[in-house]
Amino acid sequence: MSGPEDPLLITNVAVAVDLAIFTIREQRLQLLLIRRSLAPFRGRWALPGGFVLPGEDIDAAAERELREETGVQRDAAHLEQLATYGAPRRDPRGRVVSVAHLALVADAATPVAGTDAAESRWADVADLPHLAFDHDRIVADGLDRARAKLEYTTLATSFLPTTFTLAELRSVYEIVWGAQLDPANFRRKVLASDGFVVPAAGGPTVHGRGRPAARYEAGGATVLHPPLLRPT
Amino acid sequence: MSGPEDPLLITNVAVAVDLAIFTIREQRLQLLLIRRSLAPFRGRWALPGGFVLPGEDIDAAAERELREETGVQRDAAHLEQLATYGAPRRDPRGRVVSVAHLALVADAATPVAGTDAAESRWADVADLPHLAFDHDRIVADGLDRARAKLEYTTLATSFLPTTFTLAELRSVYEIVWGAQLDPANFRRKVLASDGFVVPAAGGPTVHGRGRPAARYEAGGATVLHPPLLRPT
DNA sequence: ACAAAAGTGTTGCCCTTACACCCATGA
DNA sequence: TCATGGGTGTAAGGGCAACACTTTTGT
Repeated sequence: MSGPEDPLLITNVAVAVDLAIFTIREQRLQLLLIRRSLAPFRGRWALPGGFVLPGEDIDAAAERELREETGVQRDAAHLEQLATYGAPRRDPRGRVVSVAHLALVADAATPVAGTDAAESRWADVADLPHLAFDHDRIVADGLDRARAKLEYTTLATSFLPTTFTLAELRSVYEIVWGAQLDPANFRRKVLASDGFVVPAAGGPTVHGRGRPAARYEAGGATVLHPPLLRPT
Repeated sequence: MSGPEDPLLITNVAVAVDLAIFTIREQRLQLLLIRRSLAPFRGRWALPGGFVLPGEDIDAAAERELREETGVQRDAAHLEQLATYGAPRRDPRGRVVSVAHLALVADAATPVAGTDAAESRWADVADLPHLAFDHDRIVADGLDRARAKLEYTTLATSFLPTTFTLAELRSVYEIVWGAQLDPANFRRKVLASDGFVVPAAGGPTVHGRGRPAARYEAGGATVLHPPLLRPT
């Protein structure tokens, strides 16, 4: 940036990170919420988050919060910056700029302990309460981003454990998009997408009823050319 | 955000906006640079930007900076948040978090006055100097975003005046992507994309040598389903 | 008349879609 | 052996790339 002299006297701002952490549980897309135990919006549901510590990188703060709230390591989940929200009166305490992040985690990440939050829970995105601050907007933006990125990235695998079947992968798309996909065509598309999935080393099968499915794990790729497929 | 008590005592941070402003001039993709007249990185080229004023919304600050540097109004250009950069030591003066924005403007926006910047110029993106702070990274991210968005949005029109020919529109893609496109197929794709362009009301033609081209203006759409076309 | 750019037609190929069909397992 | 889901085959249709062709202007 360029700018006038002595910036540090001009603004007194707190920088926070907020996390929209999505997972798929019980065949539904869910979002991690915490119930605020402190002053503004006390008792209301909100996104997990916290202030960036002095000397701490923003990305590191997001990673730390993710770990604190879900116990998940960075490499076991997807974490990316979403957008920054800085309307002057978005926080009644004063000027707080929030760098919102989008996280996708596997179901296993479930547990949550209450540190600064009184309580926390996974909530269906289809049935969310009205959240504190501008968190409704952040969630909406995060959802848009997640849905859009499924189209042209391998992000869907972030919702699954390290090995998975193609049916499980397909179910991620179906749940996030709310649309049915043809199993045969889905399989072909995914297998034809270079680097999307590779056969899992270990056991080739596992299972319930019907023919056992082969297990796969994420390939190296993150972006798909051309895009995989579209919802409808 | 949630978090500990009395956040405003915890961090003392300045929030800035930096702008990666792209245009197409002289058949090349160019970026607006300013030469720093003040302390850190004095004399070095950098992105235009400045601090967010107390009580000012971040988006408003970006809009103000864009106007100050190019004279362009918001509705005559594209302006969107890019990402936020907040590494602890990215600014030697202290903790400065920068919310970078991406702007695309038409050639007409050229002029620039030197207010807090000693000097400013349009530089070819293919031949940029090493910039101050982490601005090299911001420019790279902005370029990636711009190139990617041409594929599935109507953003290309932001580089052009209110009315334009399909050849001019095609040339935007060719310059930004560095690839040639078939004029016949390009025309069909664009005209088939609902809401991308509409015939311009006024004069149907204008021009140099060869058959005069019809003029169009931007339709209402911003996102294209399916994506327009890909580079190669 | 010729060059040059705008704009239209056409053809062959590939990818997708839809759905029929076979395979492997649990009960 | 039947039900259930995994996995393969295939034929029809649509979209797209490539390129030939026609139109309209300036010189």
